[in-house]
Amino acid sequence: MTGTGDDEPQLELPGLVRARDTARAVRKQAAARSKQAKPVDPAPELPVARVLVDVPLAHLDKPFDYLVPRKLDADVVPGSRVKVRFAGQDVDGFVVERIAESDHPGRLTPLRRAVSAEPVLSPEVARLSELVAARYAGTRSDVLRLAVPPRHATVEKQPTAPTPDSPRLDIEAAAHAWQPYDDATVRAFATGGSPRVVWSALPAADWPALLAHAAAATLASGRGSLLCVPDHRDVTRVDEALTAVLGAGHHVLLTADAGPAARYRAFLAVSRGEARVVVGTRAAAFAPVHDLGLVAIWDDGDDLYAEPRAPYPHTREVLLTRAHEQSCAVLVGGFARTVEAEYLVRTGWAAELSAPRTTVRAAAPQVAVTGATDQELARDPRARSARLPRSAFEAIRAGLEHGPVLIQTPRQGYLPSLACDRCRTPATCRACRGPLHLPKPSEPPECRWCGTPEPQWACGECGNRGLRAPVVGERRTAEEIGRAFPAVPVHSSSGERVLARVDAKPAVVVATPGAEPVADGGYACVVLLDTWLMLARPDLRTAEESLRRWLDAAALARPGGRGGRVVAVGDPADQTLQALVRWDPSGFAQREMAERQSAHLPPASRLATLVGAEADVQSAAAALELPDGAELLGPVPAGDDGVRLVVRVPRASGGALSRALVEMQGVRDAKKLPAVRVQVDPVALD
DNA sequence: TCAATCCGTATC
DNA sequence: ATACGGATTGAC
Repeated sequence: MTGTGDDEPQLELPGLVRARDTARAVRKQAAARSKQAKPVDPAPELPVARVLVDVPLAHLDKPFDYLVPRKLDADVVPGSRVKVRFAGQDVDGFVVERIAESDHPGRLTPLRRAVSAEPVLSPEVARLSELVAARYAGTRSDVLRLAVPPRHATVEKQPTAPTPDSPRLDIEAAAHAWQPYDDATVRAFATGGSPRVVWSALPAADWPALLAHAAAATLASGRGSLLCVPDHRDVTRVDEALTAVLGAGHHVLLTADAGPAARYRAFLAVSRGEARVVVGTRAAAFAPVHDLGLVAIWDDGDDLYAEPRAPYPHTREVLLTRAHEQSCAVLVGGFARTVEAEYLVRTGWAAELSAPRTTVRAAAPQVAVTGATDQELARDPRARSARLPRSAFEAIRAGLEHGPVLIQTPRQGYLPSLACDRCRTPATCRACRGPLHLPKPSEPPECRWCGTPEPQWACGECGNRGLRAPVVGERRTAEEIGRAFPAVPVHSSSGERVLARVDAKPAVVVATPGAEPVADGGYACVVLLDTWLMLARPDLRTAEESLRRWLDAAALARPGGRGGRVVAVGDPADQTLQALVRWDPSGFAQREMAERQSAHLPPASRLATLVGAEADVQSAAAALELPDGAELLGPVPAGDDGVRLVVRVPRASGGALSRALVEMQGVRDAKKLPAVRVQVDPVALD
């Protein structure tokens, strides 16, 4: 009974007791009671559980020991979810280990609850989370949120799926599919080898089928595979290819947009070892595939691989970390080549897997660059309204006689807001090279980044003083092309409405980069519009990214021998467009790599950004124990977030930089200082 | 001299 | 978030 302890509140005048005081008193009593609680009966064997608690504070990112009550003994297995009392709160945690004795000097608190006995955090993924957190200067709890999907109790209780018939494992079919490159690699997968390759896919290659064959070969050696692709459409394509190669039911899809139940069901199938082949988007990089033999990533330059949640890990880096740790095979593939992939080749960490030059030439479409000169536009007013030079217009018309034509047009958001109305050079700020825009129609243009007004703007290229907003947008382009070719259907694919594929009938398909549908039998013609605008994007990797988008679109064309043509509207002298014409992603990546090296940019150097209020960023930077050779750039205004400071170190000091950042974050978290957002190797700097 | 309060630190 | 320990303050 509580009668004797309750008399105090009744003696107080009700109005004099503040609610907060009462609540505090109640909590104190509860705390006192829990302290006196009789000691729990511990599990007879290994009575201590090491638990990673779900607290996003850097200085608490280590396992804490709890006593396992005898009642929970069976459920508290390594990798299982538990609830624990931590610093006066109930928090979630993962058991990483059961041990006999703790080295904690104080008394251990008992586990509060075992959520379930399902070991959702495998030792490999626990280790991976630790390495990824260290690499990105984040916490394990943040990484674990990305790695382990939320539990769905109903799904967890459902019986496991019946194992289907044995998968088809046709190594000769796999070797044949990979023959144009070098079938030794795929044969090595099949015999338990772990080659690491950077694979340049041939133009028009059926890459989903090649990934499926690679997974089949790996499965033949008794090992599982993890295939990461940029988006859901690609998951669907690889899904179909895997079904065709292995038969149904031998692989699962892991995508974030599948819904909680489906996502957890697929995760459990992997975690329980029922599914050995996984295809998915960036969330799948952490999938606990049993006996992992191969990690693969397709088109690793796609910005969808940059995780938007802390600590912002990149899918490629997660997979490479995993491959390094688990000694499995690696396939980094694409039509384009990122400088990061090139770096793997240059350092000898991975081998290059490409087809001979003659095979590339035979598979590639015929590529031409055509500039929309003023004379040309003056001769042909229709071309002006459609931003199409005569030759591009003719290529479309010719292509439409043989099949579908793809027109790639940059997305609105990727474009500078204003450009010279004579030579189309984007208008940039003299102070910081940011893009100019018109804040209000009546006011002079100003910089979108630093706000400097430019009332006296003159084009840096041609001296012209007229500005215009570029006519862009895929919807608008579709209308224009539709008027020019009234006899053929015009499809549009972008943003919310993305088409997966189109048939072989003549049609115009207008798409934004990354949203291009696959055409049955390939496009007769692919037109790349506004290449100068894409190249004008203010970004670290503008040229690399532009070439990637053009190669990805151009790879959907038929080979030149079957009439496939690509027309890029732009400056024929441009280096990036020339790499497209030569279909030379690796040569381009080599030059990019050299430039990054001399400019001290990733991957030759490692960068980190600190974003927050100016005073906080300054104090955080001052607290950093930076390795030798570190440089601080900035701070510069970073929009509503405050300021951004860039820290740059030689690549060899990357580990030291991450450790310094972790240490600094730990001290700041412990002192409850305002948060400073830390990003290691951000994909973009704005 | 002791209790009430503040502040920094650990959180198992 | 909360709880604890040690330092600091203030009333007797």
